[in-house]
Amino acid sequence: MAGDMELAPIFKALGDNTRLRILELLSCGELCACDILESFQITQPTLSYHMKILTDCGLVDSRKEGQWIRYSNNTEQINEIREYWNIISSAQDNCICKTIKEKKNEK
Amino acid sequence: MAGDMELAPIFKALGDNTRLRILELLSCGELCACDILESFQITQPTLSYHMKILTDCGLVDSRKEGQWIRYSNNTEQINEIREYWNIISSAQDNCICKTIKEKKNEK
DNA sequence: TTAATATATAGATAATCATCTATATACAGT
DNA sequence: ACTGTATATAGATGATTATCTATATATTAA
Repeated sequence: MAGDMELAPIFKALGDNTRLRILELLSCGELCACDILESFQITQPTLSYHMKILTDCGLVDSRKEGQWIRYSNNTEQINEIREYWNIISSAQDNCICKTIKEKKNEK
Repeated sequence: MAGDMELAPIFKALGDNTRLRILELLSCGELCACDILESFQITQPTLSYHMKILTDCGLVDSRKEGQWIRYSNNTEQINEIREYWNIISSAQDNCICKTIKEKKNEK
């Protein structure tokens, strides 16, 4: 279910050009950190820092294979964001803001 | 055209829970700042700061009407993001990472 | 077991961020 | 012209961020 997904940390992770480009690179498929690093002018620890942010928020998966870490986009998470964005861009009777207004009245 | 849209600042703007909730509130339609303010526990200047971030990146439009500023979501911008996300979540032959790789080869 | 490679962690730092209080500006009604 | 309401701006501040260098850990190959 998408309901318990924390969206702000996900968007925050994408609010940086380097990380946004990493997401784009990974949209073609799995890559190891060393491959990703080649696309940027940053040091290896800086990339490691960015990868941690991307994996911590659930956007990117990682698996260890020998000495490499293979990174890939978490398609399930990405699809949930797509659904969220569909809702935001077509708000009608089921408008997301109604949930918020109800929450407010509960107080 | 969507090509010249700066995505990172947009996602950065949404990487904050307050601003994300403002986007959701506005997905139902236009609101003035004073209405939005009621939904939060922040001061008026803080809301003004957040609204500036949302309008500066193009996500939210504003228009003055008397003493009020009416805010609304920029549906064009939001649709462009939705299209971007559709590309990210269904990367195939037209994978966005190929553009990046071509750019890299140009250097 | 030593060397090379891939990645992570620690610690430092300058820049940016989210928030506040105080004040300014703009408009509306009396 | 004065008062109240809506919003913005200025300045301060503690927290967070993106980056670096130096170092540690893990794996592979010789």
